[in-house]
Amino acid sequence: MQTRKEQVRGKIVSAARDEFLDFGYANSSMRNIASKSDITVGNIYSYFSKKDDLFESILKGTVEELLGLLNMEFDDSDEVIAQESIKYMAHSVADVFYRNRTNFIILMDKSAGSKYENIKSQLISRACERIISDMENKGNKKKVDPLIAESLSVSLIEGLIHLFKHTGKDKRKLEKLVEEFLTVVLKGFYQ
Amino acid sequence: MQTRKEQVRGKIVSAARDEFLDFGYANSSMRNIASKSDITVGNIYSYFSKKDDLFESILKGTVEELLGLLNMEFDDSDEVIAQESIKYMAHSVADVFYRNRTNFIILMDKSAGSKYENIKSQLISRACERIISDMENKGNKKKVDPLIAESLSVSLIEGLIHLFKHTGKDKRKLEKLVEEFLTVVLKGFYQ
Amino acid sequence: MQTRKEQVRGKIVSAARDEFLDFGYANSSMRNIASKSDITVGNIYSYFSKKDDLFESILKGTVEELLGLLNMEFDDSDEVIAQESIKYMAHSVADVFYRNRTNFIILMDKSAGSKYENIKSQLISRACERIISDMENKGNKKKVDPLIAESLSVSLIEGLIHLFKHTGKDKRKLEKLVEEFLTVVLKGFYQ
Amino acid sequence: MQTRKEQVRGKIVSAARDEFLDFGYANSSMRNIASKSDITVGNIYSYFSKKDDLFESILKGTVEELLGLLNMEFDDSDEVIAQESIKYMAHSVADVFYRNRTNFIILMDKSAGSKYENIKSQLISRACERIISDMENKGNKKKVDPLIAESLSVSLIEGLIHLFKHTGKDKRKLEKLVEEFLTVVLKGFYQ
DNA sequence: AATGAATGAGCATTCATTCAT
DNA sequence: GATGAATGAATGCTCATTCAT
Repeated sequence: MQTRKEQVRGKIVSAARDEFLDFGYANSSMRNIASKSDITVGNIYSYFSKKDDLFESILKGTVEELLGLLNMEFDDSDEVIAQESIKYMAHSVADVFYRNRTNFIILMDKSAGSKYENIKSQLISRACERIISDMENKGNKKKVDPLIAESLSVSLIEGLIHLFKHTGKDKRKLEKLVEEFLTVVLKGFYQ
Repeated sequence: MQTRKEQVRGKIVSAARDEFLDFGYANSSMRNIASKSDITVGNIYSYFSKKDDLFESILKGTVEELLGLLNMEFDDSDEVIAQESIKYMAHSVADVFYRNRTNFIILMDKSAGSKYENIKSQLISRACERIISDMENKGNKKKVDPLIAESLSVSLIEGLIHLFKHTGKDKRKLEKLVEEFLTVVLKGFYQ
Repeated sequence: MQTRKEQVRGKIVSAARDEFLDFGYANSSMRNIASKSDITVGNIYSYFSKKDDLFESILKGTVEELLGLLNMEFDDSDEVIAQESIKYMAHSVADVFYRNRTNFIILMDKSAGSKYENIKSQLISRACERIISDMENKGNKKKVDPLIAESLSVSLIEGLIHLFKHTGKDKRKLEKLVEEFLTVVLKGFYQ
Repeated sequence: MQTRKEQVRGKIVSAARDEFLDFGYANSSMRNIASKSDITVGNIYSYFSKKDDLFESILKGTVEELLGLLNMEFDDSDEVIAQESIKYMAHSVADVFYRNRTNFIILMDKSAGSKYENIKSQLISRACERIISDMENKGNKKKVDPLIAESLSVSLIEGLIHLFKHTGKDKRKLEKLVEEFLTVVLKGFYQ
């Protein structure tokens, strides 16, 4: 059974999510969220102490999952088929995404001005580290230019995000597309 | 010879470019632009009718070049080595970028809230069309999923933008890096 | 035996006293008082009808004692050694203070914005009346300027308050210091 | 000739002074100041960057004069008739007051919450130092209890402030009253 | 053309008080 | 009696835009 409090909280969160998704954190307005949710401005503040806190409350779980991913240990054993680790990472991200659709999009594209505005760069940095170490393990003679590695990471992550944003709720399909996307992209990286 | 009017306009434009680059369109302030350029707020409005108009005036040229690129006819003759056309497009974009460094970055990453906030998507759409038609010309039996094609375009464009943003003014180096980046990325696409 | 009601009332009053002492009437917040006392905001309002009423309830006793002092008849008989009456008054104030430490300080220095914000002036006025009548009884030829008399009262009262505020709970010491302070101050007045 | 700007600034300052005097810094409202002065809120902010800045702008001069007084070197030569130095200090304060009537009152009694809220204590501390050193120079056998010295300083300063607050614009009269007040008060201190 | 004061709506946040539960 | 969510007005402050000079 849902208490009244949970209902109201839910209405606020849902209106806020819409607002953040539409305008981004910085340009979202508490007044707007209030009127979208039919909750008075003052009352929102009895659920969330600041705009910042509202944002954080909505995204905290998703952020934690993502940070978990970033800190995950990968197995660099010499037998590894290089691209596997990135593939694995991408699938993990896909999984986080699948369970946090809107939140994920807000985090990636609408968090400017908030405390989470650097999450995407962190994701990209992590992907970059993997790409560099994988390429070196692969026994590449010449070092990869770090800027190239970075750009490839951006490619990878931004491509995935786009894929996520435009896939429906069909998990099978999402997985198939991610696989397909990665096959194409990683072929270039590691061949 | 430069008229007074042109001088003033130039100072405004240059200050505004800095401001837009630093804070993005939405969070840039006319007051700031005024004080950076030593032109009074009121006077800025006798050169540009709105913040939006100032933004447009600065970026119009670059936008036109980019839209030109987008509308360019490519030669789809059957002999073409497929990826050449995208490679060519990327080089064209690199060229626009090289001659419009700051404007390009503003357009791609700092235009949220302005009338040009969709330029990047247009670029991506166009790249997507090319990818699809190239792949089909290549005689691929099975159709490419359009969403995959889109994501690949995003990859391509975002990766390139990152590369642009972090390269200095050395044109040779820029060209070399773009080549290298494209080689890696397109290998996967067309192999 | 203390009823539940009295217990709750007591907790509110005690928390409120702290809050008023720390921030003054105007800047004290009912929310703060509620959380300090572990009584809900709403419930405070079922004991006290308004912030003002809470303030009044806490300070009423002290105020009455003080007003009692103010209305006290002094014996102006011609034999009186003039300064004795003020000395007596000061000791009475000291006594009220000793039994109402915190309340007294709140009344004197933290009541701005409340209905009691004028208590200090009343105290001062009363001291002033005494000073004037004492001086006249003393057979001074020339009348004392009323403004001088007022300022001397302010001196007297403010000095005492400062003394009170910075003396601990040692009654002996308090009395000694009040005596000492009065000796110095009244010497000038009546010599 | 007074420019328009000066006029408006004057209107703001004058309304603000009234507001600060009536409600104190913390409880004064920019909206109130705006409507009292018939200047829109936004426009006030084109003259003064913050409430704090408005307050400071109004009081700066007076504060500087007072701080000057506080840092003044006094001549402690052995021939000095002890009380002269305090007398001198009081006259200096009276002079500052005479030229800064309302500002002085605001500083002393209405500055809670502002950056100047400690000015009165500084004045009192300074007076206290003088009293202690004067009394010691006087060859008093037993040390003065510092709390007594402090309370006497409070007496002195608060009494003076009251005198100032209630004297009109007649400088002669003010001087005469200050003299008279000091004679009475200091007689006790130094006799 | 140039100035920058003026406007008015908007922003996040706080608070005494009320009231349905 | 007790709860704490709900209200609505208030707070300091910002900003694109206008307009008298």
